[in-house]
Amino acid sequence: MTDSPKKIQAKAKRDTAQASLTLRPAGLNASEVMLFQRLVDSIAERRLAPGAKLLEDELAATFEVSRERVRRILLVASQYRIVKLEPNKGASVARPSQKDRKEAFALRMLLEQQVVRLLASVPVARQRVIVGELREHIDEERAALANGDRKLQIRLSGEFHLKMALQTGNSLLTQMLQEAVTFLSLALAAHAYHQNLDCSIGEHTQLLDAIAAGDVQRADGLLVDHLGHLEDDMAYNISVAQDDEKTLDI
Amino acid sequence: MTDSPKKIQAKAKRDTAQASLTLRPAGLNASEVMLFQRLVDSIAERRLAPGAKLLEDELAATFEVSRERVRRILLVASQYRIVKLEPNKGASVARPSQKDRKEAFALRMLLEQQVVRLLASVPVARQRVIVGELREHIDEERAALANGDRKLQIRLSGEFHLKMALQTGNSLLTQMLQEAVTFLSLALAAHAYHQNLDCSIGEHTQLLDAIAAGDVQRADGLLVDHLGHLEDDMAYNISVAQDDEKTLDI
DNA sequence: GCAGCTCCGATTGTGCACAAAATTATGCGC
DNA sequence: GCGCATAATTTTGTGCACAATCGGAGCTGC
Repeated sequence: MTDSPKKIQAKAKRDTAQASLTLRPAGLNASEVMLFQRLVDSIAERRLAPGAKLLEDELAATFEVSRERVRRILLVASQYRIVKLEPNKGASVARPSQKDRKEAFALRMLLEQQVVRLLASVPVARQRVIVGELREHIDEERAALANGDRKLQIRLSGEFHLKMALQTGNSLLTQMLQEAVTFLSLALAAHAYHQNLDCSIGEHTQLLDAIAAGDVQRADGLLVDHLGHLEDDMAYNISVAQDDEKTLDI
Repeated sequence: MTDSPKKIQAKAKRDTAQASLTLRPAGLNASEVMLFQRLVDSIAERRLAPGAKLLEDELAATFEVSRERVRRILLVASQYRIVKLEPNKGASVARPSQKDRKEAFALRMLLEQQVVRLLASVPVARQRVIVGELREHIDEERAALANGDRKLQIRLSGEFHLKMALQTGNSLLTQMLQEAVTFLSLALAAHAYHQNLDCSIGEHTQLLDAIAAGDVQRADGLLVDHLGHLEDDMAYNISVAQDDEKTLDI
């Protein structure tokens, strides 16, 4: 017995929504996209440390695909600033400089402020739906906290921001934010685990309240604070580590 | 007789600055980057129309490179949304939808507002240098107008915005703007020639004046107007043409 | 006449073999 | 033991041949 068309469609929609929360480069076929995401995950979760050499044969062996496919994926990943590709020297996991980190953070802030502004000024009827869905997400976050599932908590905490962007209906904006967030996860990963996740839930809730009230100013302020906390954590953790590269300030 | 080290360094710096005004994807070697830019130019100048099929063999022949190299370039171009790459169906010049156009425009506006804000709040000493360089650029624009060199005029008019971004010293912001502008040039190209370039010079001057005066509010307003003119021209020209795709307004 | 089927040419996808380059290892003179 | 040239090995780059796939032309039967 097969699923009804309606059921299948619903599943497809769910899959799409799920998929939008991860980087999804064009020009790759389905299986290549999966491999790409595995690579990105490996980097984001620091199984592959910044600066690590990425040998084509090695990756081909572990992923069980041909070297050509690995090369394609590395090329795409280099466009997202996740891996550094040097001619005749091969690929390595990118090591974002302090300047890169700051710039990525500033970009994320800029994009998210726009997201919040857009959501706060959406017609009330539609806004109610949006806010409802986002509150459900926060419920999930709360459940993860209650269950002590820290890993899930971290993922949900990040996805909240992407879900907000999705709700604006602006796919370009969403994708840019996705890129910035992914790049930042590379720049932070090891440190991000220190962030205070409990307070994250509270801040998400407050932010939604401000949006629902149409209070752009307050929402903006809350967002700046919320992301600011992240940046502070980062700055602290970075200063503990050694400085990798000299930053070329213009 | 060879050049002095200082001279060489100066040249290198000039080249870099020049290069930053065009899309410069990572992960490609020097010759591939040149081919990539030729492709982008061909598309931006509408020698290759939106929707045009890009046969690998054909491109390989005209560019006099192997098919493999063409494939790499097409893959990279697809990341920048310039070409559409469909599995087993090959590449074609992207045909941005109305929604794509709007989103790209909104993104460009957001990024440039940030640029202007940053420039307006830079320390005066440094700001004087920046404004000076940008005024020189406007002089070039004026010269092109006087000479009746419309093509140069168009190029300079666009480059003014990228030079502003460069002066912020934020390379990520600059690159994002570069991407947005390139994508928009694909979305507009044929129509952009209609834009009023004389008034462009005046608007650039006013914008600089406001920045030099540190008047963020005024600079922002001028920018919105300036880019708004572009969008209006676009919207008008688009409405004359037939609608290509259905736009999925959420 | 046309719906559907099959076959054929054109085009893209993929693995492989070899070339080029870089990195590491080796040996030699001092 | 050290610096340096050189050989050996590893790793990346590239072209090519063939496989898979697509689109359309032409045929067949109703």
